[in-house]
Amino acid sequence: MSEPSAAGGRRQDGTRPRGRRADGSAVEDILAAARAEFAERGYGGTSVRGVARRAHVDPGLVRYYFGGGKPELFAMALARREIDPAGVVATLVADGLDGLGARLLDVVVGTWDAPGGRERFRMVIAATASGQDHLVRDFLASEVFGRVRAALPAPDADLRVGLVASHLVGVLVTRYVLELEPVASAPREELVALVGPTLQRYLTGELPGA
Amino acid sequence: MSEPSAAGGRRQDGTRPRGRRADGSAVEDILAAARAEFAERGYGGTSVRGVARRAHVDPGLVRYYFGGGKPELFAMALARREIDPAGVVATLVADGLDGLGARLLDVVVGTWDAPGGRERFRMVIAATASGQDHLVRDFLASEVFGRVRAALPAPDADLRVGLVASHLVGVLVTRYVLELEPVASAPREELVALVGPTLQRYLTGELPGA
DNA sequence: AGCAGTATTCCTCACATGAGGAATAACGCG
DNA sequence: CGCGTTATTCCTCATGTGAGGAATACTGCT
Repeated sequence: MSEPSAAGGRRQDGTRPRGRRADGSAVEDILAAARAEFAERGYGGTSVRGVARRAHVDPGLVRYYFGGGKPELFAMALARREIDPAGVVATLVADGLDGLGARLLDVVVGTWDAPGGRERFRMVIAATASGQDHLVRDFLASEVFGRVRAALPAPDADLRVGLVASHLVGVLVTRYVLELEPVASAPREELVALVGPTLQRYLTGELPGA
Repeated sequence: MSEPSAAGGRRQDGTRPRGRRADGSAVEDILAAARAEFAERGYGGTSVRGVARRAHVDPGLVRYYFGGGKPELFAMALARREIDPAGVVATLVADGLDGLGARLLDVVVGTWDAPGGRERFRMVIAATASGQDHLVRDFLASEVFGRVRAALPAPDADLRVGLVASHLVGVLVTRYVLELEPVASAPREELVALVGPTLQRYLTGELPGA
Protein backbone atom coordinates (compact mmCIF):
# COMPACT_ATOMS: atom_id res chain seq x y z
CA MET A 1 0.00 0.00 0.00
CA SER A 2 1.24 3.45 -0.82
CA GLU A 3 -1.07 5.13 1.64
CA PRO A 4 0.42 6.75 4.72
CA SER A 5 -0.28 4.98 7.99
CA ALA A 6 -1.52 6.63 11.21
CA ALA A 7 -1.72 10.37 11.60
CA GLY A 8 -0.25 12.90 9.23
CA GLY A 9 0.02 12.78 5.44
CA ARG A 10 -2.92 13.11 3.16
CA ARG A 11 -4.67 10.54 1.05
CA GLN A 12 -5.56 11.04 -2.58
CA ASP A 13 -8.99 12.29 -1.54
CA GLY A 14 -7.44 14.90 0.74
CA THR A 15 -8.33 13.24 4.01
CA ARG A 16 -5.78 12.23 6.55
CA PRO A 17 -5.50 8.83 8.18
CA ARG A 18 -6.77 8.48 11.71
CA GLY A 19 -5.82 6.26 14.57
CA ARG A 20 -2.99 6.33 16.98
CA ARG A 21 0.67 6.41 16.12
CA ALA A 22 2.64 3.26 16.86
CA ASP A 23 5.50 5.21 18.46
CA GLY A 24 3.24 7.41 20.59
CA SER A 25 5.10 10.50 19.48
CA ALA A 26 2.13 12.85 19.20
CA VAL A 27 2.40 14.56 22.57
CA GLU A 28 6.10 15.19 22.20
CA ASP A 29 5.61 16.57 18.70
CA ILE A 30 2.90 18.89 19.96
CA LEU A 31 5.05 20.14 22.82
CA ALA A 32 8.06 20.73 20.60
CA ALA A 33 5.89 22.61 18.14
CA ALA A 34 4.39 24.63 20.97
CA ARG A 35 7.83 25.65 22.22
CA ALA A 36 8.84 26.77 18.78
CA GLU A 37 5.61 28.68 18.19
CA PHE A 38 5.61 30.41 21.57
CA ALA A 39 9.25 31.38 21.13
CA GLU A 40 8.71 32.71 17.62
CA ARG A 41 5.33 34.36 17.92
CA GLY A 42 4.95 35.11 21.59
CA TYR A 43 2.04 34.00 23.69
CA GLY A 44 -0.61 36.15 22.02
CA GLY A 45 0.54 35.35 18.52
CA THR A 46 0.50 31.61 19.06
CA SER A 47 -2.68 29.69 18.28
CA VAL A 48 -3.65 26.14 19.04
CA ARG A 49 -4.18 25.62 15.33
CA GLY A 50 -0.74 26.99 14.56
CA VAL A 51 0.81 24.54 16.96
CA ALA A 52 -1.23 21.70 15.48
CA ARG A 53 -0.15 22.66 12.00
CA ARG A 54 3.45 22.69 12.98
CA ALA A 55 3.12 19.32 14.73
CA HIS A 56 1.23 17.87 11.74
CA VAL A 57 -1.79 16.92 13.84
CA ASP A 58 -5.38 18.04 13.96
CA PRO A 59 -6.23 20.88 16.36
CA GLY A 60 -8.75 18.56 18.00
CA LEU A 61 -5.88 16.38 19.13
CA VAL A 62 -4.22 19.28 20.85
CA ARG A 63 -7.48 19.89 22.65
CA TYR A 64 -7.70 16.21 23.51
CA TYR A 65 -4.31 16.17 25.24
CA PHE A 66 -4.35 19.71 26.56
CA GLY A 67 -7.96 20.34 27.43
CA GLY A 68 -7.03 23.56 29.21
CA GLY A 69 -6.14 25.11 25.86
CA LYS A 70 -3.31 27.55 25.29
CA PRO A 71 -2.55 28.22 28.96
CA GLU A 72 -2.04 24.54 29.64
CA LEU A 73 -0.04 24.14 26.46
CA PHE A 74 2.23 26.98 27.52
CA ALA A 75 2.74 25.56 30.98
CA MET A 76 3.47 22.07 29.71
CA ALA A 77 5.78 23.31 26.97
CA LEU A 78 7.76 25.08 29.64
CA ALA A 79 7.78 22.32 32.19
CA ARG A 80 10.90 20.27 32.61
CA ARG A 81 10.72 17.41 35.01
CA GLU A 82 14.33 16.40 35.03
CA ILE A 83 15.42 19.45 36.98
CA ASP A 84 14.27 20.75 40.35
CA PRO A 85 15.59 24.32 40.38
CA ALA A 86 14.61 24.96 43.96
CA GLY A 87 16.39 21.81 45.07
CA VAL A 88 19.50 22.72 43.11
CA VAL A 89 19.64 26.18 44.61
CA ALA A 90 19.09 24.79 48.08
CA THR A 91 22.14 22.58 47.57
CA LEU A 92 24.23 25.49 46.28
CA VAL A 93 23.27 27.60 49.25
CA ALA A 94 23.93 24.76 51.68
CA ASP A 95 27.54 24.71 50.48
CA GLY A 96 28.03 28.15 52.02
CA LEU A 97 28.16 31.75 50.93
CA ASP A 98 31.76 31.63 49.74
CA GLY A 99 31.77 31.36 45.98
CA LEU A 100 27.99 31.18 45.85
CA GLY A 101 27.86 33.90 43.20
CA ALA A 102 29.96 31.93 40.76
CA ARG A 103 28.18 28.65 41.49
CA LEU A 104 24.81 30.28 40.95
CA LEU A 105 25.80 31.76 37.63
CA ASP A 106 27.38 28.48 36.55
CA VAL A 107 24.24 26.51 37.22
CA VAL A 108 21.85 29.08 35.82
CA VAL A 109 23.71 29.57 32.54
CA GLY A 110 24.31 25.85 32.30
CA THR A 111 20.63 25.22 32.70
CA TRP A 112 19.46 27.61 30.03
CA ASP A 113 22.34 26.66 27.73
CA ALA A 114 20.87 23.16 27.54
CA PRO A 115 18.94 22.18 24.39
CA GLY A 116 15.64 24.02 24.20
CA GLY A 117 16.69 26.35 26.97
CA ARG A 118 17.00 29.40 24.79
CA GLU A 119 13.48 28.94 23.51
CA ARG A 120 12.11 28.44 26.98
CA PHE A 121 13.84 31.52 28.29
CA ARG A 122 12.46 33.65 25.48
CA MET A 123 9.01 32.23 26.08
CA VAL A 124 9.16 33.19 29.73
CA ILE A 125 10.50 36.67 29.21
CA ALA A 126 8.13 37.54 26.42
CA ALA A 127 5.11 36.27 28.30
CA THR A 128 6.14 38.03 31.48
CA ALA A 129 6.89 41.28 29.66
CA SER A 130 3.45 41.24 28.08
CA GLY A 131 1.81 40.47 31.38
CA GLN A 132 0.52 37.07 30.34
CA ASP A 133 2.42 34.88 32.72
CA HIS A 134 3.63 35.55 36.22
CA LEU A 135 4.07 31.98 37.37
CA VAL A 136 7.72 31.54 36.54
CA ARG A 137 8.57 34.97 37.85
CA ASP A 138 6.84 34.26 41.11
CA PHE A 139 8.47 30.86 41.33
CA LEU A 140 11.88 32.42 40.84
CA ALA A 141 11.20 35.07 43.43
CA SER A 142 10.05 32.70 46.14
CA GLU A 143 11.78 29.37 45.50
CA VAL A 144 15.05 30.38 43.91
CA PHE A 145 16.03 33.86 44.98
CA GLY A 146 14.00 33.45 48.13
CA ARG A 147 16.37 30.66 49.21
CA VAL A 148 19.41 32.75 48.51
CA ARG A 149 17.91 35.60 50.47
CA ALA A 150 17.17 33.35 53.43
CA ALA A 151 20.86 32.50 53.65
CA LEU A 152 22.01 36.10 53.84
CA PRO A 153 22.31 38.06 57.05
CA ALA A 154 20.03 41.00 57.63
CA PRO A 155 19.56 43.93 57.31
CA ASP A 156 20.09 44.34 53.58
CA ALA A 157 19.43 40.79 52.36
CA ASP A 158 16.58 41.84 50.09
CA LEU A 159 18.68 44.49 48.41
CA ARG A 160 21.61 42.14 47.94
CA VAL A 161 19.55 39.39 46.38
CA GLY A 162 17.83 41.96 44.19
CA LEU A 163 21.17 43.09 42.83
CA VAL A 164 22.25 39.51 42.21
CA ALA A 165 18.97 38.75 40.45
CA SER A 166 19.35 41.87 38.33
CA HIS A 167 22.76 40.94 37.09
CA LEU A 168 21.94 37.28 36.59
CA VAL A 169 18.82 38.06 34.61
CA GLY A 170 20.72 40.64 32.60
CA VAL A 171 23.29 38.09 31.54
CA LEU A 172 20.53 35.72 30.45
CA VAL A 173 18.59 38.37 28.53
CA THR A 174 21.73 39.63 26.83
CA ARG A 175 22.76 36.08 25.94
CA TYR A 176 19.46 34.56 24.82
CA VAL A 177 17.16 37.45 23.88
CA LEU A 178 19.30 40.33 22.70
CA GLU A 179 22.00 37.94 21.52
CA LEU A 180 24.64 40.61 21.89
CA GLU A 181 28.19 39.46 21.27
CA PRO A 182 30.46 38.54 22.84
CA VAL A 183 28.15 37.65 25.71
CA ALA A 184 25.88 35.56 23.48
CA SER A 185 28.53 33.03 22.61
CA ALA A 186 31.01 33.34 25.43
CA PRO A 187 31.96 30.02 27.03
CA ARG A 188 30.14 29.52 30.28
CA GLU A 189 33.35 29.32 32.30
CA GLU A 190 34.41 32.70 30.96
CA LEU A 191 31.15 34.30 32.03
CA VAL A 192 31.47 32.70 35.44
CA ALA A 193 35.00 34.03 35.81
CA LEU A 194 34.02 37.55 34.77
CA VAL A 195 30.70 37.96 36.52
CA GLY A 196 31.02 35.58 39.45
CA PRO A 197 33.13 37.98 41.54
CA THR A 198 30.61 40.76 40.99
CA LEU A 199 27.77 38.58 42.18
CA GLN A 200 29.87 37.58 45.16
CA ARG A 201 30.50 41.22 45.97
CA TYR A 202 26.76 41.84 45.91
CA LEU A 203 26.17 38.85 48.16
CA THR A 204 28.81 39.29 50.80
CA GLY A 205 30.89 42.35 50.01
CA GLU A 206 30.48 45.93 51.05
CA LEU A 207 27.70 47.75 49.28
CA PRO A 208 28.53 51.31 48.22
CA GLY A 209 26.66 53.94 50.15
CA ALA A 210 25.74 51.45 52.88
CA MET B 1 -28.96 68.86 21.80
CA SER B 2 -28.10 65.92 23.96
CA GLU B 3 -26.33 64.12 21.16
CA PRO B 4 -22.58 63.57 21.44
CA SER B 5 -20.48 65.65 19.04
CA ALA B 6 -17.67 64.34 16.85
CA ALA B 7 -16.23 60.86 17.22
CA GLY B 8 -17.01 58.46 20.01
CA GLY B 9 -20.27 57.91 21.89
CA ARG B 10 -23.31 56.33 20.37
CA ARG B 11 -26.59 57.82 19.24
CA GLN B 12 -29.98 56.41 20.14
CA ASP B 13 -29.98 54.43 16.92
CA GLY B 14 -26.63 52.86 17.82
CA THR B 15 -24.56 54.75 15.29
CA ARG B 16 -21.65 56.89 16.27
CA PRO B 17 -21.11 60.47 15.14
CA ARG B 18 -18.56 61.10 12.42
CA GLY B 19 -16.40 64.03 11.57
CA ARG B 20 -13.17 65.21 13.03
CA ARG B 21 -12.58 66.02 16.67
CA ALA B 22 -12.14 69.67 17.51
CA ASP B 23 -9.12 68.99 19.69
CA GLY B 24 -7.40 66.71 17.16
CA SER B 25 -6.77 64.14 19.84
CA ALA B 26 -7.42 61.03 17.77
CA VAL B 27 -3.83 60.17 16.87
CA GLU B 28 -2.59 60.58 20.39
CA ASP B 29 -5.47 58.49 21.75
CA ILE B 30 -4.67 55.77 19.25
CA LEU B 31 -0.99 55.77 20.13
CA ALA B 32 -1.65 55.69 23.86
CA ALA B 33 -4.08 52.82 23.35
CA ALA B 34 -1.53 51.02 21.21
CA ARG B 35 1.12 51.34 23.88
CA ALA B 36 -1.21 49.91 26.47
CA GLU B 37 -2.36 47.06 24.24
CA PHE B 38 1.13 46.10 23.10
CA ALA B 39 2.36 46.17 26.68
CA GLU B 40 -0.54 44.08 27.96
CA ARG B 41 -1.02 41.61 25.16
CA GLY B 42 2.29 41.51 23.39
CA TYR B 43 2.77 42.11 19.71
CA GLY B 44 0.97 39.01 18.50
CA GLY B 45 -1.92 39.40 20.88
CA THR B 46 -2.59 42.98 19.89
CA SER B 47 -5.00 43.69 17.07
CA VAL B 48 -5.75 46.89 15.23
CA ARG B 49 -9.37 46.48 16.25
CA GLY B 50 -8.36 46.07 19.88
CA VAL B 51 -6.39 49.29 19.76
CA ALA B 52 -9.29 51.06 18.09
CA ARG B 53 -11.70 49.82 20.71
CA ARG B 54 -9.46 51.04 23.46
CA ALA B 55 -9.05 54.41 21.79
CA HIS B 56 -12.80 54.67 21.15
CA VAL B 57 -12.34 55.07 17.41
CA ASP B 58 -13.23 52.99 14.41
CA PRO B 59 -10.59 50.55 13.12
CA GLY B 60 -10.77 52.28 9.76
CA LEU B 61 -9.34 55.39 11.41
CA VAL B 62 -6.35 53.49 12.66
CA ARG B 63 -5.83 52.31 9.12
CA TYR B 64 -6.22 55.86 7.85
CA TYR B 65 -3.47 57.23 10.09
CA PHE B 66 -1.28 54.15 10.16
CA GLY B 67 -1.66 52.66 6.73
CA GLY B 68 1.20 50.26 7.36
CA GLY B 69 -0.94 48.44 9.89
CA LYS B 70 0.32 46.88 13.07
CA PRO B 71 4.03 47.15 12.29
CA GLU B 72 3.73 50.89 11.77
CA LEU B 73 1.53 51.24 14.82
CA PHE B 74 4.15 49.46 16.90
CA ALA B 75 6.97 51.60 15.59
CA MET B 76 5.09 54.84 16.11
CA ALA B 77 3.86 53.83 19.55
CA LEU B 78 7.47 53.28 20.51
CA ALA B 79 8.92 56.35 18.92
CA ARG B 80 9.74 59.32 21.09
CA ARG B 81 10.94 62.39 19.33
CA GLU B 82 11.89 64.46 22.31
CA ILE B 83 14.90 62.31 23.07
CA ASP B 84 17.88 61.42 20.94
CA PRO B 85 19.45 58.51 22.80
CA ALA B 86 22.49 58.31 20.57
CA GLY B 87 23.14 61.99 21.08
CA VAL B 88 22.74 61.71 24.82
CA VAL B 89 25.18 58.83 25.02
CA ALA B 90 27.65 60.65 22.82
CA THR B 91 27.58 63.54 25.30
CA LEU B 92 28.05 61.21 28.25
CA VAL B 93 31.00 59.53 26.58
CA ALA B 94 32.50 62.88 25.61
CA ASP B 95 32.69 63.76 29.32
CA GLY B 96 35.26 61.02 29.77
CA LEU B 97 35.42 57.48 31.07
CA ASP B 98 35.59 58.45 34.72
CA GLY B 99 32.17 57.95 36.25
CA LEU B 100 30.71 56.95 32.91
CA GLY B 101 29.14 53.85 34.44
CA ALA B 102 27.09 55.82 36.92
CA ARG B 103 26.15 58.49 34.38
CA LEU B 104 24.97 55.83 31.95
CA LEU B 105 22.82 54.10 34.51
CA ASP B 106 21.42 57.41 35.71
CA VAL B 107 20.33 58.43 32.24
CA VAL B 108 19.04 55.02 31.22
CA VAL B 109 16.93 54.49 34.32
CA GLY B 110 15.81 58.10 34.21
CA THR B 111 14.68 57.65 30.64
CA TRP B 112 12.65 54.55 31.22
CA ASP B 113 11.33 55.83 34.54
CA ALA B 114 9.58 58.61 32.60
CA PRO B 115 5.81 58.33 32.02
CA GLY B 116 5.06 55.56 29.56
CA GLY B 117 8.59 54.27 29.78
CA ARG B 118 7.69 51.07 31.58
CA GLU B 119 5.17 50.20 28.89
CA ARG B 120 7.63 50.96 26.14
CA PHE B 121 10.32 48.85 27.71
CA ARG B 122 8.00 45.90 28.11
CA MET B 123 6.88 46.30 24.50
CA VAL B 124 10.47 46.18 23.30
CA ILE B 125 11.54 43.24 25.41
CA ALA B 126 8.48 41.16 24.63
CA ALA B 127 8.71 41.81 20.92
CA THR B 128 12.42 41.09 20.85
CA ALA B 129 12.06 37.93 22.91
CA SER B 130 9.43 36.63 20.53
CA GLY B 131 11.52 37.49 17.52
CA GLN B 132 9.12 40.07 16.16
CA ASP B 133 11.24 43.16 16.40
CA HIS B 134 14.97 43.59 16.17
CA LEU B 135 15.10 47.26 15.36
CA VAL B 136 15.49 48.61 18.87
CA ARG B 137 18.00 45.94 19.77
CA ASP B 138 20.08 46.71 16.73
CA PHE B 139 19.82 50.42 17.39
CA LEU B 140 21.04 49.91 20.95
CA ALA B 141 23.91 47.75 19.79
CA SER B 142 25.19 50.15 17.17
CA GLU B 143 24.21 53.63 18.30
CA VAL B 144 24.23 53.39 22.07
CA PHE B 145 26.58 50.66 23.19
CA GLY B 146 28.55 51.06 20.02
CA ARG B 147 29.48 54.59 21.09
CA VAL B 148 30.54 53.43 24.49
CA ARG B 149 32.63 50.71 22.91
CA ALA B 150 34.34 53.18 20.60
CA ALA B 151 35.56 55.14 23.61
CA LEU B 152 37.17 52.15 25.26
CA PRO B 153 40.75 51.06 24.61
CA ALA B 154 41.35 47.74 22.94
CA PRO B 155 41.80 44.84 23.21
CA ASP B 156 38.81 43.85 25.33
CA ALA B 157 36.43 46.70 24.54
CA ASP B 158 33.74 44.41 23.18
CA LEU B 159 33.78 42.24 26.24
CA ARG B 160 33.66 45.22 28.57
CA VAL B 161 30.72 46.84 26.85
CA GLY B 162 28.98 43.50 26.73
CA LEU B 163 29.27 43.16 30.50
CA VAL B 164 28.00 46.70 31.01
CA ALA B 165 25.08 46.07 28.68
CA SER B 166 24.28 42.85 30.51
CA HIS B 167 24.07 44.50 33.87
CA LEU B 168 22.23 47.57 32.61
CA VAL B 169 19.63 45.50 30.84
CA GLY B 170 19.30 43.27 33.87
CA VAL B 171 18.48 46.22 36.07
CA LEU B 172 15.81 47.38 33.59
CA VAL B 173 14.24 43.93 33.20
CA THR B 174 14.20 43.37 36.95
CA ARG B 175 12.70 46.81 37.51
CA TYR B 176 10.10 47.01 34.74
CA VAL B 177 9.34 43.44 33.69
CA LEU B 178 9.92 41.16 36.65
CA GLU B 179 9.08 43.96 39.06
CA LEU B 180 11.15 42.36 41.78
CA GLU B 181 11.48 44.36 44.96
CA PRO B 182 13.39 46.24 46.15
CA VAL B 183 14.86 46.95 42.70
CA ALA B 184 11.45 47.75 41.22
CA SER B 185 10.83 50.73 43.41
CA ALA B 186 14.29 51.77 44.49
CA PRO B 187 15.04 55.46 44.02
CA ARG B 188 17.14 56.04 40.95
CA GLU B 189 19.98 57.59 42.92
CA GLU B 190 20.18 54.49 45.10
CA LEU B 191 20.49 52.25 42.08
CA VAL B 192 23.14 54.50 40.63
CA ALA B 193 25.10 54.41 43.88
CA LEU B 194 24.89 50.63 44.14
CA VAL B 195 25.43 49.58 40.54
CA GLY B 196 27.42 52.49 39.14
CA PRO B 197 30.72 51.31 40.62
CA THR B 198 30.22 47.84 39.18
CA LEU B 199 29.62 49.25 35.72
CA GLN B 200 32.69 51.41 36.14
CA ARG B 201 34.74 48.38 37.10
CA TYR B 202 33.56 46.66 33.93
CA LEU B 203 34.45 49.73 31.87
CA THR B 204 37.87 50.64 33.22
CA GLY B 205 38.78 48.26 35.99
CA GLU B 206 40.66 45.02 35.92
CA LEU B 207 38.66 42.13 34.57
CA PRO B 208 39.11 38.86 36.42
CA GLY B 209 41.01 36.24 34.51
CA ALA B 210 42.31 38.84 32.04
C1' DA C 1 -24.81 80.97 6.73
C1' DG C 2 -22.63 78.19 3.18
C1' DC C 3 -19.21 75.22 1.75
C1' DA C 4 -14.89 72.40 0.98
C1' DG C 5 -11.97 69.24 2.84
C1' DT C 6 -11.29 65.31 5.18
C1' DA C 7 -11.54 62.85 9.58
C1' DT C 8 -14.40 59.34 10.90
C1' DT C 9 -17.74 55.79 10.49
C1' DC C 10 -20.22 51.95 8.38
C1' DC C 11 -20.36 48.05 5.31
C1' DT C 12 -18.48 44.04 3.18
C1' DC C 13 -15.43 40.20 2.37
C1' DA C 14 -12.20 36.38 3.00
C1' DC C 15 -9.96 34.11 6.32
C1' DA C 16 -8.56 32.66 11.04
C1' DT C 17 -9.60 31.34 15.81
C1' DG C 18 -11.30 28.41 19.92
C1' DA C 19 -14.34 25.00 21.14
C1' DG C 20 -17.84 21.19 21.06
C1' DG C 21 -19.13 16.77 19.36
C1' DA C 22 -19.56 12.75 16.38
C1' DA C 23 -17.25 9.51 13.42
C1' DT C 24 -13.52 6.54 12.33
C1' DA C 25 -9.53 3.78 11.84
C1' DA C 26 -5.23 2.38 13.87
C1' DC C 27 -2.91 -0.16 17.52
C1' DG C 28 -2.20 -3.96 20.33
C1' DC C 29 -3.95 -7.81 22.78
C1' DG C 30 -6.05 -12.40 23.11
C1' DC D 1 -8.16 -12.86 12.73
C1' DG D 2 -11.50 -10.34 15.62
C1' DC D 3 -12.34 -6.88 18.71
C1' DG D 4 -12.13 -3.12 22.27
C1' DT D 5 -10.18 1.04 23.27
C1' DT D 6 -9.10 5.41 22.17
C1' DA D 7 -6.10 8.43 19.47
C1' DT D 8 -7.08 11.09 15.70
C1' DT D 9 -9.74 13.33 12.28
C1' DC D 10 -13.65 15.81 10.28
C1' DC D 11 -17.56 18.84 10.77
C1' DT D 12 -19.90 22.75 12.58
C1' DC D 13 -20.61 27.11 14.91
C1' DA D 14 -19.89 31.69 16.80
C1' DT D 15 -16.72 35.16 16.96
C1' DG D 16 -12.63 37.79 15.76
C1' DT D 17 -9.19 39.66 12.41
C1' DG D 18 -7.11 42.67 8.55
C1' DA D 19 -8.21 45.19 4.72
C1' DG D 20 -10.74 47.75 0.97
C1' DG D 21 -14.05 51.20 -0.25
C1' DA D 22 -18.02 54.26 -0.07
C1' DA D 23 -20.72 57.40 2.68
C1' DT D 24 -21.18 61.08 5.89
C1' DA D 25 -20.94 64.73 9.19
C1' DC D 26 -17.92 67.68 11.68
C1' DT D 27 -14.60 71.56 11.72
C1' DG D 28 -13.05 75.82 10.41
C1' DC D 29 -12.71 79.26 6.97
C1' DT D 30 -14.82 82.82 4.12
